[in-house]
Amino acid sequence: MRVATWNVNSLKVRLPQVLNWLAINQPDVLCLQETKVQDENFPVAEIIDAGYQPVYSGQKTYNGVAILGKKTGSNPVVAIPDFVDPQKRVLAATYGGVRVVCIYVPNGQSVESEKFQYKMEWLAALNKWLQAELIQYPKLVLLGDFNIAPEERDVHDPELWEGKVLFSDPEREAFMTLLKLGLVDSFRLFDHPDKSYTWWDYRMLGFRRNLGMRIDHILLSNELSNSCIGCVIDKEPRKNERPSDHTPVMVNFTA
DNA sequence: ATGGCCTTTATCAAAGGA
Repeated sequence: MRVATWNVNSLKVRLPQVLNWLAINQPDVLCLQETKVQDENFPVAEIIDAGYQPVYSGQKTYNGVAILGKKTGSNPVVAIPDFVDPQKRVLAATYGGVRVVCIYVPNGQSVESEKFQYKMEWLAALNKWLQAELIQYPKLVLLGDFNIAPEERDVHDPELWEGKVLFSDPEREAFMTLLKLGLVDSFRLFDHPDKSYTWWDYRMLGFRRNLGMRIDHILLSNELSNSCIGCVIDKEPRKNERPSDHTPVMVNFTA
């Protein structure tokens, strides 16, 4: 089973690139973040024509998540239970016994901002929810835009980013706390080139100079990680005209 | 040198992203 994630930074703009990527890579499931499209405007027909069944939870201008599956997902959930949040950042559904949890973690803006407080509270609520979700679904994949670079090797310039949002100690600890639930960072199950990233700033020729960060992740429950046979970052879409600033990550497991 | 770029909207300026 191949499961992928991609922060598309506007599905309206990126739809042709998404359809092209689906045709080439044929994932069983693709999770999208920052769709920025209200549900009534979701491109359902185009996705179905491409051979995928969508579930989506969107809002205007900001945020928005979707899951595209070759088969129909069951038991969809569109929010963290018991966590009041007008922002559409979570979507979960089950595909062939595998619970897929698509997340768009708040950016946080800066460690001093109220948005950072919201980010940390959001991550705590996610953690609490996943404890229960993992009991119910031993085969679980948690993936999306985490807006956290977990280790120094995930940042092009760790000294520059030390203590900054995306790489601050509280955020990295929150990421570690997710792993302690019994989740594994699938990308690190395999060898990869140094300086492998999933996001590059549009400014400063960030992509060309590889000034990036690895902030999009696919975490697997132990039961799935045991059968994981690959995890790759696909940099190709970042070379497109009008690219998203993020690029897809895809995992492959036999369970 | 704290800008740079991209997307969106109550647009032609500002907010948010990361």
